Amino acid sequence: MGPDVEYVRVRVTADPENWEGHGGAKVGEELILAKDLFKEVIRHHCEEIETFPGSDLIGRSYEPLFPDAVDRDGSETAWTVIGADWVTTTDGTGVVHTAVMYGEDDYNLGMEVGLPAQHTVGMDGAFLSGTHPSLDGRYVKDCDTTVIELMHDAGLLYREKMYLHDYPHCWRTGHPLLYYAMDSWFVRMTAVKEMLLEFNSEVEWAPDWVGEGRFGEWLRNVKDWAISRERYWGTPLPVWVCNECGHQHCVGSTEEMASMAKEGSPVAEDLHRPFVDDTILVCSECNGDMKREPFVMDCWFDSGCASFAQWHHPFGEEGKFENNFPIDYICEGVDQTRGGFYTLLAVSTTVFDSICYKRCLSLGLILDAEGKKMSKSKGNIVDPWDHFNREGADATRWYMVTAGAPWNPMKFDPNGVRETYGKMFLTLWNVHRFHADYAALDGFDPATSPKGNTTPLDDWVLSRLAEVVEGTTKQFEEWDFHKACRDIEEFVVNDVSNWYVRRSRRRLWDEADSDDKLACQHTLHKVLVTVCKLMAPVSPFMSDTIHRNLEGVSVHLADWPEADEVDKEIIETMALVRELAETGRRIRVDADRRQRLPCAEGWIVSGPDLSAFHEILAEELNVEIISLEKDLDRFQRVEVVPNRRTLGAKCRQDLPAVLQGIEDGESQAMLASIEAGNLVIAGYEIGADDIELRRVEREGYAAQTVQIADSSVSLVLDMSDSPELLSKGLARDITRRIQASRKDMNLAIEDTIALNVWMKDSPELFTPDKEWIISETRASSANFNSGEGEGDSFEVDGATIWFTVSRS
RNA sequence: GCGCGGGUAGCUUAGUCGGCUGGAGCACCCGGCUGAUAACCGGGAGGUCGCAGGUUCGAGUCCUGCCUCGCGCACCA
Repeated sequence: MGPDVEYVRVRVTADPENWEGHGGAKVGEELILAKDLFKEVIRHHCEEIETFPGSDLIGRSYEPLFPDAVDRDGSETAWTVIGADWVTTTDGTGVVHTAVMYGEDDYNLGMEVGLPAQHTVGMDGAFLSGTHPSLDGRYVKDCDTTVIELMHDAGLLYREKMYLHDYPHCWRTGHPLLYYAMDSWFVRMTAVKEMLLEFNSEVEWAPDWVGEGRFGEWLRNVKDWAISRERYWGTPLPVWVCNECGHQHCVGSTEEMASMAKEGSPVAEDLHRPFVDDTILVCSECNGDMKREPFVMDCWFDSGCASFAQWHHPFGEEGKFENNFPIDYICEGVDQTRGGFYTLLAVSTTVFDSICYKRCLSLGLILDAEGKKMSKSKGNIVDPWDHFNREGADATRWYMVTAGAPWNPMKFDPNGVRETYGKMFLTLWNVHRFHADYAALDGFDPATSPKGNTTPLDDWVLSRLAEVVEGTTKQFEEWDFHKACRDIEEFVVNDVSNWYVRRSRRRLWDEADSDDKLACQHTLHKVLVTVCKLMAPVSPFMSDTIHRNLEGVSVHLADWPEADEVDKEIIETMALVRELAETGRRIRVDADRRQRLPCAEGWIVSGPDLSAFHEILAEELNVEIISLEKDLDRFQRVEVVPNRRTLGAKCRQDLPAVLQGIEDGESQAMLASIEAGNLVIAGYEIGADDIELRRVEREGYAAQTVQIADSSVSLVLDMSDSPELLSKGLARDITRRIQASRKDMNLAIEDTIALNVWMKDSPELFTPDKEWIISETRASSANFNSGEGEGDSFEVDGATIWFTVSRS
């Protein structure tokens, strides 16, 4: 009973209105239970006799329910009321019948107060004979009804009630389990608790809260380690016990075992069971025969020994252990708190007085796409081989690293692997192929080819590379693998492939050797080699293949890259250039001017010096020339627009007339009048509050402004047309269509074609633009005709174009 | 029951010391570009930042409670 729980003694005064199941009570009978549970339990009409704390009854004796089940065995406390502070009044009666051998609390209590420690159930789960004639030999879980009936018949049962509660089951078979007190060997871990805590504080944990929180909590509550197991397979417990005097000896080596062996006894060569069990030792105390304890050791003990066992220490491993202890880094799932993390520390603490790992990364679990734990029996597992075979191990690994922080649980999304494969790995491979194909064609050798002179584009990508090396190295060191890899991916896809390579294609197409081409090849070579080094720890296969192709040796033998100096200015400048290139496309969409139709001029208004990239920008924007202009007013004018809210209140039904007046008025003149305070439209005085100002492009221009750090830069495009521009635009469109045809026909880049073009209602196509088409499309012959033609056709700006392409 | 960590668009996620209109990718819709690769660019649609309170001039962010998911621990008489 709970010593501090309030109990009540009641007397039954009348029968209940209804009753279900076994049990019962007669009028006049007395019952004792926790006062809080009276309403829950009692169905009879009762009168309260007295209330008292549980401590009042401690020591009082009672008649056992099954008198023959357990021997008193001299116990003073058997069948007396005992106090226990874990007794609750949340369910039941507040009175607990303890079963010493079948629960940890019960066992501890029984040992504390001296209850007989006798089994009533065998290892087979059946009642031992002598428990009760109706129960003996029967599996305990089958006896619930019998027990209830026996107690009912003896008049010892008040009520029966079904209720749900948790119960342990075998995780594999689902069969119910019994708690069962049995002999075990323990390692007294509680004796080294302070050491465990001290050593743990020397370990660098990622994330730190697992070390301090979850694992620290586990250590603060450390229990003695039940190390023996009743299994056949496993590391035999090296303890022998004397049959005569009970002396116990733990053998420390094979030599010691051999030296203690009884004459004539086999000495096990193979230390596994069953051979080792045959070895009989001589007792050092009484010369009696000693037999090995039948247990093997918890297999987690073997895991905990990894720090030295992997080197076969202490058996002449020539310093391998000393050189690798404690190890720099281990990494396991967070569910290994009591497994790997703990047993490694437990063994090294008790055996070596030391930590055995300096850093520990606790990984989040991998869950299925719905966030449930993967389980073979539930069938929600992902077979990694599906992805290895489809997207490759590299993409699978890269996806898993970039999907989130390593310590967070991860919802594995097969789609994400696909995405990583397409985006990162195909892109990287294509960049490599692009470089390698031309390098091979040109006989490029990174070691001997002249360096060439780098362009600002090269300088930019090398600076970005340096920035990525510096940043990701730091992130790797600080456990932020996911951030590092996301940055590498961003660099490869966005900077290298989508900008550097795209902007460099024409440099490598040049068939003649050139300084510029060499600079580009050296740059690409360095970028690829360095990227391979950065990603090698995460995706070891493609990085190694590319590295071997480029450098002839494995990336895994290379040193980690050192960051070159970062030119922040060029990085910022290029960011602006790219922003402006995108802005140009936005302007064209808004102004409804197709991308292929060139503009005569583009102006950059204010902002930093971008002259190094004017050529790139001109191509991206498809403008003939980039110019600088200080005065935005050259392209924009201020326009007065009405403030309908104030004007509506003022003019009411005359508003349309006023709006019309404002629309018809000249903005500059109206502004001047407002300033002078004398603008009157349709009889109403118009003040500054009645209008708003809007900047609009002057006729023939389109502009947009981008914000950078502390200022703004505007881009203005000339929207005017000319015969020359229309001709160039037409040439672009024709070329584009022919190139698509070439691709559809699977022509190789060096193949030549015979070309025929017919143009109807088109602007004039000037000779230089015809020549440009011929050269771009590798036409060995070309005819440009007027009027309707044959073959494929398309329309552009009101013109209709036909063309035929054939291999020549 | 106790402890640790999550919950942000249909999905995966970023979000710094509390501070501008909560960013991005996938998928979707519209448009563009491409000898440019499962690529790229512009635009659109899509948000109760798990719920409820509180602190604050201001909360996705800090505090409290609750719901929910994952893990660990304990209990299951």
